[in-house]
Amino acid sequence: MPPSSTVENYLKEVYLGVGRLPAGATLLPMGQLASALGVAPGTATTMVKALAESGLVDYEPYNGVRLTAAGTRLAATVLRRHRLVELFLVQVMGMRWDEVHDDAEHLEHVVSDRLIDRIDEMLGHPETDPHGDPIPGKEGTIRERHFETLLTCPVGTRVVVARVSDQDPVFLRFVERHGLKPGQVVSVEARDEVADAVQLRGADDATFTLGARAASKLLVDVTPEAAAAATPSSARDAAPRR
Amino acid sequence: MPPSSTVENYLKEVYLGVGRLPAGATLLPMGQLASALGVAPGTATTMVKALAESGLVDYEPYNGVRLTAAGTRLAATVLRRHRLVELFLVQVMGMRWDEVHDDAEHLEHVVSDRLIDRIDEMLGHPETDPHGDPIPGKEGTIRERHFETLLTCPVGTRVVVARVSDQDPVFLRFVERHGLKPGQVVSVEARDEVADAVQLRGADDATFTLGARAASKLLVDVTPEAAAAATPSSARDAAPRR
DNA sequence: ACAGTGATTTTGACTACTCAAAAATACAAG
DNA sequence: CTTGTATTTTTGAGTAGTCAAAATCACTGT
Repeated sequence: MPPSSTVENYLKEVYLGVGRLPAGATLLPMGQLASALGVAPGTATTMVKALAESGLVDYEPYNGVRLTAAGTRLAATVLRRHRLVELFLVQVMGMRWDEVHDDAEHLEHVVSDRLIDRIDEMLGHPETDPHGDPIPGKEGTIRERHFETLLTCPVGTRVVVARVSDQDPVFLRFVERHGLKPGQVVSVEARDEVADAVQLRGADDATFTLGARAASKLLVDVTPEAAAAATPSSARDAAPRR
Repeated sequence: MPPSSTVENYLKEVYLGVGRLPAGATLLPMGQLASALGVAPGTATTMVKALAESGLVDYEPYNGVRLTAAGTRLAATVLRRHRLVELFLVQVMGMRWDEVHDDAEHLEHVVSDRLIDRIDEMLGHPETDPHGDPIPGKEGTIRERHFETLLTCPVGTRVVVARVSDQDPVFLRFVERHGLKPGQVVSVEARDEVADAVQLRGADDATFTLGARAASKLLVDVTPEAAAAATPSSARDAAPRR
């Protein structure tokens, strides 16, 4: 009895949701889970109780959910399939990075271990997908690095985009137009708390402004090594780092 | 409301089942449908009534099912996805032809039109899959050629294997070992009605015997053009014809 | 013409997942 | 404390698909 697509989606969304929680918190509120999954709140409650019964999540009524070790392992394999598929669709099938999410969303539940291993091998055991999200290892190990965002990183430094945490095609195309794909370099010129905006200078030396919401979706690497390693001059079509 | 995987499977199986019917018959008995799908007979009845309600099949109680025009179109797109995926897994992913069926069985329900078109293009709009089964066109057109089998073709002629109608990996590997993949040439030396067997000579000049059941699964092209076009001498790893 | 056999349909029930709406709970603010 | 609000849980119900077993039908052979 392999886990159903539904179960896989719940676990994946709990994992992702917990990751988005404010520092310190570890329990994902049911409401957030329900809306991430696009189901009614009551539905999530029912399902989560069942998942808790199977030992995949810890559930504290009125407080929220969190994955158990077993649940984390399963969520990781789903994420691994999803992200390998996304990268495969971009690198091998030549699809654009903004159009692969929906396909991956479906394929993640049906690709066999054999096929996913072939894909992994064909891509050279990549570490991140086209959005910079880390690809979990074969045995369910996830190495999440901590990144600043364009909203929190020091002003005046050159940083390397590491990860774009939004799958909306419109946003992704915007990011691409401004040279903000993972691996690309950008300078933070100024930040205006009141205006809720960040002033940036791209690799092409043009400056532009991002609102706080958008800026917070761009995770960046502020270490000097990253800046040094990054495509130095005209970095227009940066690929995710290996 | 796109058709569910279940509906797609029923339609696909009705199409394939009707194709296996003895000459003249056009209605697939419920029992055959049920066992092809691995469900209880009553389940098939219930489902088929619903499909009839949606105008996808014609259902004659106690006689059987047949696809309507709409049902045929849908079955064709499922078959198209299945067969393109199978060929893709062999040609691009380097999987063996005997191990792609199960993956294709799942993938056929989730690959998007965009992705399947990319696959089709990448493969150069192929006409047949690795087993020689025809790949329906984008608009649901299926051009089924009629073939003899090793059980019905004239004795003493060189024929070209066109299609292998069994997905069992064990059988497929057997077929491969004896040089009977689609595109490969074989000579029918003799046929013994009583012993229920066929004597064959492969491209490597070795002779071997096939039982009637196995022989009837190998569809062959008996036209002289086919024999002429086929890989002339050492045809060991024949690919399906384009 | 009719009993027997095998295929088919019907029936009743079950699982997995879902929703809407009512009830319960937590919590912040007075 | 107590009240108001937002969140969560409970309840009752519905859909899609499934099964086992009983009832029904079709057809063969006598």
